[in-house]
Amino acid sequence: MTSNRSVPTLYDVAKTAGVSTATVSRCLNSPEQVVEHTRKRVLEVINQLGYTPNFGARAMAAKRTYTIGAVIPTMENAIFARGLQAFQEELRAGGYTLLVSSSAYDPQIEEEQIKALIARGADGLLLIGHDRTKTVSEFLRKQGTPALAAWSYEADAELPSIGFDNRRAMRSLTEEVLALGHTRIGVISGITDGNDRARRRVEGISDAVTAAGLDMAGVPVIETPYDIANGAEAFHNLMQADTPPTAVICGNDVLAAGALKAAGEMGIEVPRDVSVTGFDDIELAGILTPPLTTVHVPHREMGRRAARTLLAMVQKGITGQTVQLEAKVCLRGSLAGPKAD
Amino acid sequence: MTSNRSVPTLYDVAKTAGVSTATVSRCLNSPEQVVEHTRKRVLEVINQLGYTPNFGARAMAAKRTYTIGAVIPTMENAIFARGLQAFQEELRAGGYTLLVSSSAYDPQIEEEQIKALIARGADGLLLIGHDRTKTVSEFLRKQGTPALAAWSYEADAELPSIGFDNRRAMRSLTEEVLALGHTRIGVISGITDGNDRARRRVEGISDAVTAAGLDMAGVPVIETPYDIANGAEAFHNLMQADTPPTAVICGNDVLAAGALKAAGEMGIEVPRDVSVTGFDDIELAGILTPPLTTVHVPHREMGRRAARTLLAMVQKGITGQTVQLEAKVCLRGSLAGPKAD
DNA sequence: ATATGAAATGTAAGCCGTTGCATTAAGTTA
DNA sequence: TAACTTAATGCAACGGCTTACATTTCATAT
Repeated sequence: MTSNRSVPTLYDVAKTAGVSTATVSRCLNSPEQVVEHTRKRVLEVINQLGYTPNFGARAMAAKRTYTIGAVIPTMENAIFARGLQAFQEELRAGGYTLLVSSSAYDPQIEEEQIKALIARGADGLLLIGHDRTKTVSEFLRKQGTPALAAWSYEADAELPSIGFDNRRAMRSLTEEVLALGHTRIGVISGITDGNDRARRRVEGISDAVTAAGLDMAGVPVIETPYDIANGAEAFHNLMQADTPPTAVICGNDVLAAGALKAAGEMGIEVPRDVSVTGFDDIELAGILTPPLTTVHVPHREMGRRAARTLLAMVQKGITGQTVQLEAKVCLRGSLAGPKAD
Repeated sequence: MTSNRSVPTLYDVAKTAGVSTATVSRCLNSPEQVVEHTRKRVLEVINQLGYTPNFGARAMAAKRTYTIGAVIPTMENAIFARGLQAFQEELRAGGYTLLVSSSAYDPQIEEEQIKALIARGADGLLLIGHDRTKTVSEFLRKQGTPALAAWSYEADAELPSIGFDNRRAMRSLTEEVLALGHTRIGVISGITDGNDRARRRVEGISDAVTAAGLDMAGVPVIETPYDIANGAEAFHNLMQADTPPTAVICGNDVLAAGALKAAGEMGIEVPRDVSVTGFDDIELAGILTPPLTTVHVPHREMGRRAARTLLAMVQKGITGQTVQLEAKVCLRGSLAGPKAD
């Protein structure tokens, strides 16, 4: 059954090395069980033949793949990039491979991707946030694949999570804005449907606004997909109002970058004419002009801890502990008091 | 962890529906071969049981996975994000799933990731650029997995590629710079070792400089990993020289962003005191202050075409055609003539 | 009805590893 | 050296799916 033209199999290696397939398998998976002299010979043959284990077969036989999957809403902007990088580094240190796919913020696609990853044998899954359909949760439970939610802390959600309290963080930021005397606020939010982070952030704004004795009904909120161009457009619209806001709070840094861009184009000076804030503190935030006031998210720490937690879940079968990290307001040049008129 | 109720298999579905496993399999893979009435019943059972095909088994039996893998140098900055997004969209339209992993610009890790992806049954591979070891090329050939290189056009490279001529594009940009009268140029490049894009770009600069009758030996070139902070540091170093450059050409937009940032901190005004250019035209480039002169890369088109080409290679077994796309100089505010002194 | 070809379905042989258990070789002790 | 322990290796079942080939069913023509 040796084929000379196709990819070599365990069997080929075994035959060439004059041992059984079991021994070859052991050389690869638990080398300490094989005596040095045999092992050496087998490894030589493996090299010589350029053998690589067939993953499908291995996954099927061993029921584990040393693969962790992550489904993130987007790769387009850097929101998840840094955290994911740290996540991957940590996984790699633990001997695991990370496979990423993106859902374009579409729950339908997210579901597909989750299934694709599980079908491909992912031992564990990293997901973003908590908003997903019953079907998906059901599916995950049924498959018994450990999953962890990140970028969002939620005490009693379906999945254990590691993240920060988006609502509280945004509330703090908004309080800073209000403390400076702003009373006319505008909000540019990401699409909240199916995105608990975006929703919580708006709630946080609402909390602070209401607590300050203002009426949230008077605060214009524009929802738009996370994208610089959309942020710009929304900002433009907000500033067309008869009494435009003196502070524009954006759901994340990307939208805020768009707002700053639009401001530049409209000849509106930030923060003199209007203040702008973001959320996430991606690298971009620090190099914008003016530098963006935002909420700093501990991306790398979150990624690292997510990896550790998920690995523990996968390897020891323990239930993941939900962990809350601190996200701190980060004041920079884009926020100032309202213009005295 | 282990769940008491185990995942249903083809066999379970077959039994419940009262047909053979072959029929169930056909319902999934070639439904037209199954009579409507049977198909309907089977699909119902599938739903009811929540059956999902086991991927490993399927891959093993069918020798294809409808999965395309991509190994990119980094997810941290947006260089590959947009192109990859388009790539994924196109694949999805063709019924394929994209799995991405990142090598952190480390050839060692890249090799690992390529192997991981192939082992996991990827039907085809998207790689970035052409620099890789014999081992890897050998491995790819042996496995017979179609692979395509992107972000770099190279006529007679090992792999077919779809991309642009980094050298020529950078030469054009440099010519623009020189045409404005700059004679003191500084270069901030990415690490060229193992990165043909970075290397070609430096060559392009060299071409233009030499053609203009200047001596490349007099042009300081700093190599540093792609990262804003590194760009800033390099810029800082360049400007410390006795006769600092009047134009700093950066190997990509991320480095250029760092340069602009450093300039701001050093009180150097761009472009009055010094011009700065980038490469890639990532979204960031347009919102920096001043907007960055750069080379526009047709990210989305590249991604889309890469997908089409790779799919053709995978499905029809044809050899991929190398395609060159146009990357055009994109003049913006960060470039001007040298200060008259 | 009956023959006939096409359509639908079933049977079972792989695909390539892992691993529990059996067997053999090596090492130790009295 | 025999008896016994332990280490090293082999045997073969198993995992879930696809698909070539065999068989049955059905519709149509005679």
